[in-house]
Amino acid sequence: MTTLDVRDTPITHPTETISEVAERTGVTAHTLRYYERIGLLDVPRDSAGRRLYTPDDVDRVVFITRLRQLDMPIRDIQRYFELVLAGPATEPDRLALLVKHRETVRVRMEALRIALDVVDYKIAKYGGTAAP
Amino acid sequence: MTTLDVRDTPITHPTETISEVAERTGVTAHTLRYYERIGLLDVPRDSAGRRLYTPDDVDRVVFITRLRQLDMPIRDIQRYFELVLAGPATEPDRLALLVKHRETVRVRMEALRIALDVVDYKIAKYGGTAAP
DNA sequence: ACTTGACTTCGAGTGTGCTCGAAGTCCTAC
DNA sequence: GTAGGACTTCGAGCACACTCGAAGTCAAGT
Repeated sequence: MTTLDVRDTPITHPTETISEVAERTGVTAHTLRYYERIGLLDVPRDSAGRRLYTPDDVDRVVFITRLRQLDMPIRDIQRYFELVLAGPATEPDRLALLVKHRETVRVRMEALRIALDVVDYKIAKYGGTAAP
Repeated sequence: MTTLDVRDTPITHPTETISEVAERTGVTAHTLRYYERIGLLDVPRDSAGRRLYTPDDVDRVVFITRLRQLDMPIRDIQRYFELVLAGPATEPDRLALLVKHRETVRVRMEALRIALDVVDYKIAKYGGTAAP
C-alpha cells in the first residue's frame, strides 16, 4: 500500500468496538460475548485484546439476529456456522438448513394464525370464562 | 331434581380422568397438574381424591393451550383466571388482556414475516456466509 | 389376598438463552 | 502519575415452562 492508494484510508472507521456494535445491532455487549463464546463469532482483537468487529462480523451479527427472530435454536445456528467454517462445499447443507427452518416458521405462523382466530372469536363474543 | 328429570342422567360420562383429558387435549398429565398447582385450574376430585375434569374444566384446558400457542406468558394467563374468579365485573379487564395480547401477536407475526423475507432473500441468492 | 396400574403429592431437576458480577487490564485525559 | 471508563475473562445465576421421579394410595380384576 502506498500513500497514493486512497482506499488505504477509508473515510469510515474500518472496525467497530463491541459497544458500537451493541448499539447498532441492538444486541447487548454481554450477548455478543456470549455468541462468541459459543462459537457463532470469531472476532479479531486489537493489541490490547479488545474486540474489533469487521463489517463482515457485524453482518454476521445481524444475520444471527434474523435467525433468532425466527426462533431458530442456537444449536442450529451453531451448526450453520460450523458448515460455513468447513468451506464452500457445505453450501447445499447450509441451504437445506435454512430451507428447513423456513418451513418450520411457515408452520408456526399458520398455527399462530389459527390460534389468533380462536382468540378473535372469543374477544368478539366476549362474556365467557373458559369456553374455547 | 326428581327422577323425572332426564338431564340428571346424561348419556355421556359427565367427567373425565386426567389421562383422558391428557389424551384429548395433548397436554400431559404432568402439565395438567402443574397448571392446577399454579392456579390455572381448580379441578374437583372423586371420593378417592382423583381429579374428575368437568366439561368446563376441559374447555378451560383447551383455552389455556390456545393462549400458550400464542405465547401468552403463564403470568398473564394466571392474571386472566384471577379476573375470572373475581366475577363478571372484571370482564372489561379480561377483554383488555386478550386484546393486548392479540396486538402482541400481530406485532410478532409481522416481525416473523419480515425476518422470513430476509431469509428468503438469503436462500434465493445463496452462496453467502454471513451477509444479511 | 394380592397384583396391577392409574392415580396422588411434593420437591427437585432440565433445557434454553441469555444476563450479571467480580476482578483485573489498558488507554486517554488531566 | 493518577483517575476514569471501557474493555477483558470466567463462572455463576436467572426466568421460563415445563418435566420427572420417588413414595405412597386406592379400586378393580383374578
